[in-house]
Amino acid sequence: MIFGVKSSGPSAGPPRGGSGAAFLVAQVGAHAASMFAERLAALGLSPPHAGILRALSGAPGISQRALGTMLGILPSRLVILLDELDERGLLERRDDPDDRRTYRLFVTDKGQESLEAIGRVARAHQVALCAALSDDERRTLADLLSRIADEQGLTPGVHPGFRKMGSAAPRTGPKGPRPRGAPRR
Amino acid sequence: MIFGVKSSGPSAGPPRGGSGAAFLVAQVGAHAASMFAERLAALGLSPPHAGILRALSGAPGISQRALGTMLGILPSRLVILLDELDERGLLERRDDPDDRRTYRLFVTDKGQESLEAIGRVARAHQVALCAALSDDERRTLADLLSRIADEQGLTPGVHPGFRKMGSAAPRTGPKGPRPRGAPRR
DNA sequence: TATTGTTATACTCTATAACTATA
DNA sequence: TATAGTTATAGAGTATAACAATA
Repeated sequence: MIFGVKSSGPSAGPPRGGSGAAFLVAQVGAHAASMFAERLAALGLSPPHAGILRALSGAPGISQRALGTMLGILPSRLVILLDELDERGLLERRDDPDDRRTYRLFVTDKGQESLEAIGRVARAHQVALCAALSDDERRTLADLLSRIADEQGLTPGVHPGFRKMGSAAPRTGPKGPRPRGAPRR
Repeated sequence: MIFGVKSSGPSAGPPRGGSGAAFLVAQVGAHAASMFAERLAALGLSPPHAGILRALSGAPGISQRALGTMLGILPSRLVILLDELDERGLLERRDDPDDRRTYRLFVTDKGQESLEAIGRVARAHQVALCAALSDDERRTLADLLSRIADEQGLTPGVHPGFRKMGSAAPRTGPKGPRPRGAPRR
C-alpha cells in the first residue's frame, strides 16, 4: 500500500462515499502499470524498454540526449537501458558523421518485431483491465482521462514515471538507541 | 517516461487514436500520485505515512503485523515508517498485555490533526486534478474506475504500490569492455 | 568552454534473511 | 517450534557529479 486517503470527518468533500476520483486514478493506474509490466516481462522487456522502442520508431536517428529529454529519462539511466536493448539486437547505435560525439539511434528489424509484440501485449492488457466496462464506457473513460491529461499538461504517450514519490520526511535525530531485535523493555 | 505504447500497425485495436484507456489510466495515475506526494510533503509526510494513519484510525489497537498485511507493506519497511510517525508523535505503540511480543498501535491526538490536514490536502488535490471535468463527469470517472477496481479485485482505499515494475531483463553477459567515458573508437 | 555519452556514487524503496524476545 | 518486531543486506530506480572525447 502507499496511499489510502479518503474524506476524514463527516463533512462532505470531493472524496466522499467510498473513494474519490483522484485516489481511484492513482490506485487503478498503479495496478494497470504493474499488470502491463508483468505482461511485458514475458517478452524480456520492461516498461522503459517499450517506451524507448516506441519513441524511437517515431523519431529514427534521434540522439541519446534528445531521446532522454523526450522521455524524461536521465542520461545515466538511459545508457543502461539502451545497452540492454542493444545487446538484444533491438536497436542500433550508428555514428553521426556530423558530430562524432553523438549516436544516431535506430530500431532494427528485430526491434520492429518486438514493437509489434508489444502492441499485441498492450491490446490484451487493455481488454483485461477494462473487462468491467462496455466499449462505450471504455471510450468515455479514455475521453475523460484524456481531458485531464491534456489540462494537466501531460505529454501524450509519455508516462511520467514516479520521480518525486517517497521521502518527504528525512529521519531527524540519531534515532535513539533501542535494543537490537527486540521490543524496548 | 516509462511506458508509451500505443497501437503499432494500421490495424484497429483498443489503443487506437491517441492513447488507449489502459495507458491513460497509468499515465494520469502516476501523475496524480506524484502531485499528491508533493502536497503531502508540505506536511512532512509521505504517501505511505498517510495511508498508515488512515488505516490506523479505522482499526485502532491493531498490531504491526496485521497493519502490514492490510496495507501490503513488508514488516522491515513498516518498522521504519512507524518509527518516523512515532518520532513525530502522530502514533503510539502501546504494549499488548495479552502478548508481550506485539504492540497495539493508536493514532494520537496530534496524529488525528494530521489526518484532518491530510484530508484537506486530498480534497484540494482532487479538485486540482479534475479541473478539466464537471462535477458530473468527475462522478462518472469515479464510477467507471470504481467498477474496474472492483472487478480487478483491488482493495478499497489501498494503493497497490509499485512492486513488480522494473527489471524483466537481467543484464546478461559481462557487458563487453568499452573504453571508459567515451564512445568506442 | 560547452556538450555527448559514460561511469561512479548516494539515496530511496523493495525484498529476503537472520536475530531477539516471546509464545 | 512458531511468531512479532527488528536489523542487516542485496537489488532496482532516481538523481547528481565527474570524466573522456569531441565540438
